[in-house]
Amino acid sequence: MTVSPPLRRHFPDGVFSSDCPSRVVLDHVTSKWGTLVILALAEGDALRWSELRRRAEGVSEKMLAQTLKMLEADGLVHRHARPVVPPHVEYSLTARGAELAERMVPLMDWIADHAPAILGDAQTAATR
Amino acid sequence: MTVSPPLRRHFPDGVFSSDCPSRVVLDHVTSKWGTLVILALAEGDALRWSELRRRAEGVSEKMLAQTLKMLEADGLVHRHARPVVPPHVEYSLTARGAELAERMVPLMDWIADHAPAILGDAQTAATR
DNA sequence: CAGTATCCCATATGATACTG
DNA sequence: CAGTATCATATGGGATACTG
Repeated sequence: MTVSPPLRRHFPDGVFSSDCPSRVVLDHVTSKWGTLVILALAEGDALRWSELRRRAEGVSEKMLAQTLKMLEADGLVHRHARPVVPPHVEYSLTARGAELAERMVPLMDWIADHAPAILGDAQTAATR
Repeated sequence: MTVSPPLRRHFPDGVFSSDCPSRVVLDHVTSKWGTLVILALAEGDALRWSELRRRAEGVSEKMLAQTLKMLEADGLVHRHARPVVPPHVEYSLTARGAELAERMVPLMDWIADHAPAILGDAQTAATR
């Protein structure tokens, strides 16, 4: 069996391997709009297409569709279409998606907290 | 002060705004190689350029340089160059970078654990 | 060793128009 | 409303060669 260093195991190294499945999922999850969609749905409420479009400000229809399909194929997002006219479609996180979101929210919170300082630094550094 | 709904506050909404600083930082941090570099350094040891290249398997010199500069400008990664010949340069996380990494490791762990199942689903779904 | 400089391309992303 | 279809573009990203 492969033994890992005690205090800094973290990753079985596969993560860093270019053909590791994690890479694919990582790319999906950290894709520009994937992150935003998951985070938007992490609030708990199901959201409609048009709500998601507004929520993830700047997303194009094409990218939203693409992102949603990807996340749905990954089993992270559930699409619920009610057969009415006009169409009413709701998106929500699956159980698996919710698990993932649990890990993404702290990250996003931290980023939101520190982003101003981080970008401020750059300006400061550039100016002096 | 702004009052948020009790159980699902999460984001001051700014995160979803297209001109929010968080967007920029989010893009840096979740960039294809940014994530991998931060995770590699999260193990604790300072790494040299060549070690990082091997660690983030598949990264080109161009992208490694670009990613490193970006993370350095963000104050997440520290570059320590020892004035010897041949050059010896080490990269490590700053305190701020370590804080961020703390939030990224659980996410990556989860992804590493579930990636096979996630991608397996897609196959299963496609085949049946 | 640790990069920088170039050239080049795939594709991620965007804008617009159209439809069940 | 909730998409799909198309066309156009920017740029993320890669390969290669070169340098202090």
